[in-house]
Amino acid sequence: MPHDHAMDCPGCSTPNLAFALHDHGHCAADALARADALMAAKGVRLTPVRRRTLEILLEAHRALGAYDVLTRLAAEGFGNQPPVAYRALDFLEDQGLAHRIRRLNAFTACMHPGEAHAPAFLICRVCNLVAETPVTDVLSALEHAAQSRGFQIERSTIESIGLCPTCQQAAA
Amino acid sequence: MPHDHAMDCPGCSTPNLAFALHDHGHCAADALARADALMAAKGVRLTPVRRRTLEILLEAHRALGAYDVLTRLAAEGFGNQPPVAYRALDFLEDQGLAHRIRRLNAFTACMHPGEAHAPAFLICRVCNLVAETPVTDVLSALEHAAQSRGFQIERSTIESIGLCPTCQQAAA
DNA sequence: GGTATGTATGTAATAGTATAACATGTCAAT
DNA sequence: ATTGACATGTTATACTATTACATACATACC
Repeated sequence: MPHDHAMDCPGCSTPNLAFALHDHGHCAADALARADALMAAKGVRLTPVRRRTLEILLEAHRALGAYDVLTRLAAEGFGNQPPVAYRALDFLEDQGLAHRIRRLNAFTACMHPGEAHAPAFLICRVCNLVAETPVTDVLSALEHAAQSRGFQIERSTIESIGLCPTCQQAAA
Repeated sequence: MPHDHAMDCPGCSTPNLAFALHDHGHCAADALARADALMAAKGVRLTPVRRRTLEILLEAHRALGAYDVLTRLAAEGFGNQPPVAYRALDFLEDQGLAHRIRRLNAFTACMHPGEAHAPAFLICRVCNLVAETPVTDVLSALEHAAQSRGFQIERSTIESIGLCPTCQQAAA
């Protein structure tokens, strides 16, 4: 069943389709399978809580707060204290399987796991939907600016707030 | 008295000198005078709390949490409840006199007030010092990426974590 | 001067986000 | 089986931020 969501789906035949209607029922399953493979290759353990946390993010179609995730985990028999969610989310972020959206104090599944990528997030201030977009050139420009000051970048956060296409039309 | 700090000083003869030693005793005074002028020109009121808040940020030489600012304000007879600090800080941010560093949940005085600028922040993960660096080209690349997806950017947050020159040497 | 209006400040109460510290359990290698 | 490393569970608490409401101040107008 097609529906509106804010992220393109890894493995979908129509990538980069953020802010558009399309069917992605199989995306979550694909992404999980990919995550399994990636973690196995790294020799890192995608345990039940971690895997389920990723699945929750994939199913959400939007950024979720740590406590949202925690509620779902607790309902399924996992621990119900904050560290349970934060640890799983931190793990996923470290492994490049999820991203933290600082502006929203929220987390979202990574749409390009495994690829070396520098994610930027486009956040609609009206509907709160989040799109991950690749920005390699942005990163290289940033890298250049940092080097000229002798700063060594390890990781960057790029988040833009504004209006998604749908909400632009609604506003017009 | 020269000392180490993480921000270049508006009005200084040696701009862009983040992560370097230099004298900037007069910078805060200059910045305040500039803020007065800018706000007067806009017909906006830089009230005592707001002005003092800016001054506190300017004097700090580093990013301060809202509660750090609040403590200082309260010690000087201003209100001692969170909204006092948050309101002043939000005002300063709206007016382009200060920036919020989301990664640190902290605020810092803007080093280029009045100029149309797109700030990026370089945050040292060891000493926590923050440098504001201009990145116009980064912004245009980001703008381009957003446009291709029909997203209309209103404001962007760009923060990089890594090592400042001093801490790179210490690590080596 | 007095008064109306918008804006700014003060305060109380509470909501939301995140971490430290420690105990228990699980897995794999020896 | 024992060890050691890693993962999870739980308690408690720290930190960050907002809502709601009352009061005070400034400006413009009469």
